[in-house]
Amino acid sequence: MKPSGRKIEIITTASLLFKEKGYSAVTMRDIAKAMDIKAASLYNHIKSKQELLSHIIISLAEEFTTGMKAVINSETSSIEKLKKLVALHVFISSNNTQAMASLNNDWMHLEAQLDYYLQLRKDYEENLRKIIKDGIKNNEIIDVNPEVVLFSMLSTLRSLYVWIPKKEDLDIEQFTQDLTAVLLSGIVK
Amino acid sequence: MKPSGRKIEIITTASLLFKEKGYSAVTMRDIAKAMDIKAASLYNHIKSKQELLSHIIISLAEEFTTGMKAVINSETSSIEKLKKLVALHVFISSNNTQAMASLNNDWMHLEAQLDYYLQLRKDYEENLRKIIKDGIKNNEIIDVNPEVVLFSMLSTLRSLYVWIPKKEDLDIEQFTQDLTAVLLSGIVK
DNA sequence: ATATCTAACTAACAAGTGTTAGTTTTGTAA
DNA sequence: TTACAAAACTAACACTTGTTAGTTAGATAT
Repeated sequence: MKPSGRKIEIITTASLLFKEKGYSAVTMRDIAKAMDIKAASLYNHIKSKQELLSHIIISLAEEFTTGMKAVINSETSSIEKLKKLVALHVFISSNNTQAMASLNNDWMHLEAQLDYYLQLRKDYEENLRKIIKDGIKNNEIIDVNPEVVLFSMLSTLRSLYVWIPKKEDLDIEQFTQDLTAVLLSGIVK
Repeated sequence: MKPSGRKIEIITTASLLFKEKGYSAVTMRDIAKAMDIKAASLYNHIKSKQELLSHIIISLAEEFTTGMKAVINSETSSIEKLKKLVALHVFISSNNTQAMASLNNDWMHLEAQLDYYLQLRKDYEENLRKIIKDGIKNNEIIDVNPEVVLFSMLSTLRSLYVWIPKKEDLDIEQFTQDLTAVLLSGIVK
């Protein structure tokens, strides 16, 4: 069920504020003030503050899950899969820079949906881990601790939302290419 | 001025809770309860909640600044400097996993010290940027957008605090080696 | 014009917030 | 044992929090 109209505006405003100060530090009055209305008016459109966080995080997490499924089902090499994942992260992150902040920093404040989120996250990591391990077996990837590769890649991909908006007029295409090169081929000449 | 005795215990407890829920979601009563005392008792030792955050973040940021200065003043190649920085981050992060969380996620809640923190952070990034640019000029590093290299390295190094404690009986020495290899030489065979 | 719907409003609530003041307990040294 | 400092306590404060109840203004449809 897609929320529509005013509700979307509230969610958008909330994401923006959540990114700047974090979920807990943002009050309903903050959100209302940013929209030039009173806090109580928000409740004509939403159920609770918690619902805002849930919607922001879960819909984004599901987008990643969908993307991962597509990558896994694509019949290509491990390296090619990793390249697709880099592109996936750049794409989603550049289109959801605010929501990505909540996904990364405020997930622990989920209540009813916390377990579901953790499951999605665990599955995502497990899938990426398998791609990396397969790559090592296939001799596509150097024989280093797969956990280190997993950690390094995910850390960078998860931070994209911070950097992308800082670079004005960023050429997404070029950026994806450069990032892929750095992540996969390293930087040493 | 190093705080001593009970104050250190409070700071330690606070870091732990700040890591789990973030600064704003942790109350003075939470901290007190974790120490089996009442919230008011905390004020025999500290000035304010804000002081806790300041101390945690600033002392850590200054540690990074000191480390960076040492690296810059060491007369070695750019690649060697990057290797030293990886080791620096692993070292500091593994010894301050809780405080690192505040440094990364709660710095925006600094008040009086916010500008000072931002300056330290900016200087640190600027120094790392220069090392990378020099490496490209020297032909030690491939000719790719230095911003991408900077972003990728820093993202990984800043996330160390999350991963290090998740791996029990982690061989720090080996981990540093593996991470350096992945970050600098890439993963493609 | 009347009714309906949407979305704003005012007012208030119970609970929780950081912090202060003043007091009592506890451990140590004289 | 007495004196003193450290560190706990109780009680309370002023303010902020998310949220509810009930009401009103403005647009649209009959």
